[in-house]
Amino acid sequence: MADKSRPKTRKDRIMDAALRIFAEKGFQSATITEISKEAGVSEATIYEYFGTKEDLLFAIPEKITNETLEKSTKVIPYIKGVEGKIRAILLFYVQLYQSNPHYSALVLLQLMSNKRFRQTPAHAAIRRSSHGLLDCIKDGIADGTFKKDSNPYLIRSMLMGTIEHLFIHWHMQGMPKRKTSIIDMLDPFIEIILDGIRTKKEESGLTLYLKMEDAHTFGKLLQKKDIEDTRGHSRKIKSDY
Amino acid sequence: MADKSRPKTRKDRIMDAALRIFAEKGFQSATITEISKEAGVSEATIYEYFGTKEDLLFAIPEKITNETLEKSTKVIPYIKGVEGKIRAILLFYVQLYQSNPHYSALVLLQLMSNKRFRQTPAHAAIRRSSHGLLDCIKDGIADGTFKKDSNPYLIRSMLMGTIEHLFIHWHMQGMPKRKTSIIDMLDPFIEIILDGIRTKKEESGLTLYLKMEDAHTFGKLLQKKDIEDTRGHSRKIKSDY
Amino acid sequence: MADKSRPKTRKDRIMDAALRIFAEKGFQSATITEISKEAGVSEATIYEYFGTKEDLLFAIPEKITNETLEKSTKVIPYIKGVEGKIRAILLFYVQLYQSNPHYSALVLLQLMSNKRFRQTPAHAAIRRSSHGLLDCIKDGIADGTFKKDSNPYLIRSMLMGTIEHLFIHWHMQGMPKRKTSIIDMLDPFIEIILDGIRTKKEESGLTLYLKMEDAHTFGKLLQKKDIEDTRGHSRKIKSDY
Amino acid sequence: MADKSRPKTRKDRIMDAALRIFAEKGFQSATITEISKEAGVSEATIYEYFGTKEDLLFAIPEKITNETLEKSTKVIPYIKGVEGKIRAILLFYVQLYQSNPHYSALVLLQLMSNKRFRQTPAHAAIRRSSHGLLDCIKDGIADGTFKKDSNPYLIRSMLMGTIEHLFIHWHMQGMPKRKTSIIDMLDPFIEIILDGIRTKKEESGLTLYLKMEDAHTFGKLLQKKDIEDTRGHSRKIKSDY
DNA sequence: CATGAATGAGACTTCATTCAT
DNA sequence: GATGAATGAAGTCTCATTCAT
Repeated sequence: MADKSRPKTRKDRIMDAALRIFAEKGFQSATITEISKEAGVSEATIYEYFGTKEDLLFAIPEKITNETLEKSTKVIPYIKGVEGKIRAILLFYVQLYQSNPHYSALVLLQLMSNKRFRQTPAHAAIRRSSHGLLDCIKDGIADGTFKKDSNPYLIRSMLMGTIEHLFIHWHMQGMPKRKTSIIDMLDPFIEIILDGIRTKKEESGLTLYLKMEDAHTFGKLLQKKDIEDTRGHSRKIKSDY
Repeated sequence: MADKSRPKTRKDRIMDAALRIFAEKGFQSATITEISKEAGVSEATIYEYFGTKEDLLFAIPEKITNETLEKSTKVIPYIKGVEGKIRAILLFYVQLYQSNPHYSALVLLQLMSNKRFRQTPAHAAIRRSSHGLLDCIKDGIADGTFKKDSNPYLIRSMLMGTIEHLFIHWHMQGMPKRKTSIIDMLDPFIEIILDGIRTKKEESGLTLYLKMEDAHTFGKLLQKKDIEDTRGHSRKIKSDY
Repeated sequence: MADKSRPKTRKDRIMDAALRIFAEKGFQSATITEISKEAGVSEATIYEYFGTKEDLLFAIPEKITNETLEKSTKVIPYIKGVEGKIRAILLFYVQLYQSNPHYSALVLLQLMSNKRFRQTPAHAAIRRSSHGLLDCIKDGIADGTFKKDSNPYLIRSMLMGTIEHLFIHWHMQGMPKRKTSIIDMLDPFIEIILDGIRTKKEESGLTLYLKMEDAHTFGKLLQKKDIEDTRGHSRKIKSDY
Repeated sequence: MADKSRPKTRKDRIMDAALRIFAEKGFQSATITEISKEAGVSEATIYEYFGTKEDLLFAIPEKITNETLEKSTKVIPYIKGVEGKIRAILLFYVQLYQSNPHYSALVLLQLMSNKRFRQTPAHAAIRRSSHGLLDCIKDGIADGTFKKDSNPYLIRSMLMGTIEHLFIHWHMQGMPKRKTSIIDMLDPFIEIILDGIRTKKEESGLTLYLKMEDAHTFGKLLQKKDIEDTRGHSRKIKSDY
């Protein structure tokens, strides 16, 4: 609980400032001058730590992605069942995007369409994570959970595309506070897609959701916000999206 | 009537050049100088027609969107059935995005994350179109085609998000030619989603899909402005996406 | 006699200013800001005409060298005799260097030691001119005017090296006005060197000098300062060099 | 006495690195950072020893010039005859320039055109050395070895200018290995010039050249610093060399 | 002594935009 | 209407130099 964060290093201050400003104004419109003022350092100091404005840009997702993936790889193996894993991975994304809006704005609005970003270690990490999701889907097809004729790449695009779309629009509308946060939409939308590719007959119901004990493990591992239950609850939602 | 392909006007040449260059290099990296060279006019001429670089940017989707929507609004009313309408709308998007890659790159990679674009007539048109899709979904819920507890906003996000995701990735990978084009994924993915929200029991089945011959007709109709019906079909697709 | 030079073009004003400032402060210490002020144009205008600070640097000797060589190639062929030609070429250099001190400072003090300058058209012109001198020397060896065992490359280095040395020191001392200008040293020093490589016995005397009529032609062709006589006259010189 | 090759002092390491880098990239393009890395010290350490980048630049020739002149002043007095002395002095230059290309590049390409260098102790030493050469020439004129009407300043410029020219070009061409090194050109070129100013009649011939054994002695003396030989030296020389 | 860390000052360069012709 | 020419404004980046430790 104690604030173990000693006075932030200059480097961290720079990255924090840069994240905020890049996210708000875009990479090109952001200026090193502004970032340096926000970080309370001189412009030259920024170049001491990051050789280039673009290096600074790419350093931000690299740091965050690494931190996040580390957690993710520790947790996912403990989740039982293909669908649970899929839910867990998507939950990771949503939580990351939601808890760090500057980061999600940066990634979804700036970096997604940056070709050089794709040659970055940060993007490699993202690809790895995305590949993990794909593997879960393939496993589900292989073990008969999902229909044999499902296209796993398409499924993945549906899952990720929906999340990205939701966040992009949330950002573009100025991140309005809503009763129904995006995280609340996660289970309904996953359920729709999985329902569409499950080998029918079996009663979907609760067993398919991330189970109680899994969720518990999940929460502990994350050592963060409690995730008591990730079971689906598609309450009626009146979204002004 | 009049020859519709007379030597392009200066204004059109400018917009064509701008579309290509904005799409390829991004708005900020593109320069008026380069556009003027590509268009074969002087830089000053661009300012004759468009007050600002950003005005030029926004003029492009406005033109294309208007042209497209005009077609769309003529066609959709003739489609029978909620699902057919949904399919038709999405098919419009996919065809537009696929047939004009510069445009889809511009919209999906540049404009999507541009806040000022949202106050633009072009974006208003896009919103209208998007609203049409939402209305179809709501109609489907109201008339019992879809489950009562479906969240229409979420459904729309799934539909649009998937399409956008597929195109964004296609662009970011350099628009590779694939055996399975995105248009081939449309039916499978729509079916998965609709299947997940349909009030079951009723045999949805094949009749609801846009059939081969219908698709053909559809294509012709788009040209012709005469539209009869658009039922679907879902071919098996092995995508290497 | 009328001043045929209309108001100098911007480009010329820039080059004039740049020559003066580069010569005085050196390339690196000179700033575009200063040049632009001196030339009475904006900095951006300089980049309109010259893509780069270095491009501007190299454009200066290119222009001057071309102008000069043009004259030179028109005159030299009319000079009779190997020694006369040698004298004429060297006279060209000395006159150019003396009449345009900024240029000689630039070439001798800045460009001489600039490796990229050697890949420049201007330097190619200089090499051509230098090669012409070498050919004269070789001709002199071939026709028996000079000793068979003379090293023409060494001779050329002696001739050019002396001139360059004289001018470099003149510049480094702040270009003092002297009773004995460098041009006055030309004949004595040429005579010393030629005397050292001539096949002896023959009375050196006047015939070896650039002859009266040659000088006349020379002068007319140059259409410049009268060069009535370039005959050697090694007056006693008390130089404080 | 003391081991003269103990691990180099920091100061020496800095100067060595600086010499190499200044010579290769030029003063302005060289950076303190690069020099500090090459020397294996921190940038701040350089400022401990040298107040300024330019101070460091000027410290290098000062050191080398002092070392060299020390040797030179020990040797020259023992050379017999004006011409021998002249040869010896020039040989000093050529050997120094050739054996330490970084130094010659620095002096000939960087410092020669640096006005502040002229107010430096190092340059004073160079002037002194140059003055010694001038005195030899004047002595030769006074004692009838050279023609009365010779201009000693011009002669000196011819001698030094040729050497400098040869080295400058050698450097600018990337210091190619040649069968005929510059040192091999020394005698021929000196002979040409001296031949041009000698009071004729006397058979010049071989005796005037620095003889084989003299050259040998010369070389040894340079290494040994102990000079026994007291072979007759010529008439009074008014040389502060 | 030695240095890691920081920065002030300024350079080059780019580009959207204007305006007289 | 079309443009060649010019530029104001700003941005990224470099580097010699300083100073507390």
